[in-house]
Amino acid sequence: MLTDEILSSQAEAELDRQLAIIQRGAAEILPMDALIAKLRRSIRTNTPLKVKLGLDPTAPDIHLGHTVVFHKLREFQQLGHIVQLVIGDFTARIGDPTGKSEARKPLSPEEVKENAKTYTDQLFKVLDKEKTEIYFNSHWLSPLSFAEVTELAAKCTVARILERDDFSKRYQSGQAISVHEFFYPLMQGYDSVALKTDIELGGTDQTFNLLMGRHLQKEYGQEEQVILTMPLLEGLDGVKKMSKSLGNYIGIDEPPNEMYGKAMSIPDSLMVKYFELATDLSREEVERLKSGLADGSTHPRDAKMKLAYTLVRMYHGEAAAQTAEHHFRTVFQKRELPEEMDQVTIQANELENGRMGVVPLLARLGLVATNGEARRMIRQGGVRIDQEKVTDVHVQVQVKNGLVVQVGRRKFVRVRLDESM
RNA sequence: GGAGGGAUACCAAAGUGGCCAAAUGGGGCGGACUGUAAAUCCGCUGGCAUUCGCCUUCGUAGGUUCGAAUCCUACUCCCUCCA
Repeated sequence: MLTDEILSSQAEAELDRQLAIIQRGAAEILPMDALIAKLRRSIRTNTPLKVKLGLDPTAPDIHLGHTVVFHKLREFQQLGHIVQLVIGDFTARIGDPTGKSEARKPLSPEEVKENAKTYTDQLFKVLDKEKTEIYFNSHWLSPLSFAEVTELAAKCTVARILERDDFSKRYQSGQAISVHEFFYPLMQGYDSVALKTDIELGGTDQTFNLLMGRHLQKEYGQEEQVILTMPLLEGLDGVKKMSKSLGNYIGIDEPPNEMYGKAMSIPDSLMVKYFELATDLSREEVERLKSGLADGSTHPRDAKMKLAYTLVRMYHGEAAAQTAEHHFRTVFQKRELPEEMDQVTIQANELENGRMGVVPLLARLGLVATNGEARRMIRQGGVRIDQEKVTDVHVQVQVKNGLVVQVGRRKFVRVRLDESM
């Protein structure tokens, strides 16, 4: 089907250029020669390749882990190719077999739309809108009849499905697998058939599903897609993959200070990976940082601050990045008070002779969840009022306007005293 | 349809009549240190009162007992094997 074509030397140079960019950072490309053939044809006929990515609309908040793949998509766009975003509104109804998550509640069409909107809004912070096509897979999946589904299912054996890591592990460890979960990869693969996809991207955990797309395309008499997987980005804990449910993520919609701080909390060992996979820095810049870290000429802290800065800049702009960096220096390095902090208003009549016990005060300001926690924080030396450490649980605090109450290193509140009552 | 195993705090996992608000690990939080919210170390981690104490919690609902996470009954959910 795909034959080697003879290209002009100019076109060959273009091929090499594209290949180099595409391969950079990728975990796996299967099969390589098919990619070369597709690219070659694309260049010769001046036809962009269709590069697909499937999205799950149940969790509309994008985090840095997702962006790894987006950056790669962006590169494809820069090379002139077209991105097919498939919103898995139908697959979402079935539920993702990747977790042992309980059956999902079906999303209403409105919710799906809503989520998809949020999703794409965030996405276009990275992707080029002009070169992106958006699809909903219910479009072709929901009209399928049982007969057609049966035909689809017949194209794949159980043994093949059970090869999938996830399934085989669960099967062996005696965890439940429902029959419908087998359909998940089939549906995702069918998306590629419906869209005649050339290349499908995903994280390495998606390898099986991506390969299914190849398999099905062949079964349906189409040219098979090439699959390209990207490494999974570990989360803040440095071990498990970044995910919302694990809470170890940096969301791209997070406020600048949060984002900066979270970036600073990743283990040093992960810095380079973050630079490579999650930032828009050039390869040369990353290399420079890398060697700087290796020979000790770059301080790990400074490198990490650069990382934090870059991330905030990418999603919030230069000004926000500067502010966040300043905030970080002030609060965490100098241990001074931040310029801006939350304000809580207290009515004068809540006080007795203008005073209030520390414990109820902390609770009232929302700095702790319970009185017990307040006492604990005080005992552990984590409470400061106007910079002064509080050591006695029984202290009555003279509450005045502008009083700054701090719990731990990161929680600050400024009191506003309302004396009108 | 039959046989068996299980459900414990945010998660994982001990506990099988009083010494259990419940071991341990992870997570989270606080502190020390530092180069950062890295690493390391120490501590805390149901609620109320902090003084003895009181209240709620071990799938759900009842029961036995002076006393139950632990025993009994019913129910719900999950898993395994056999047919």
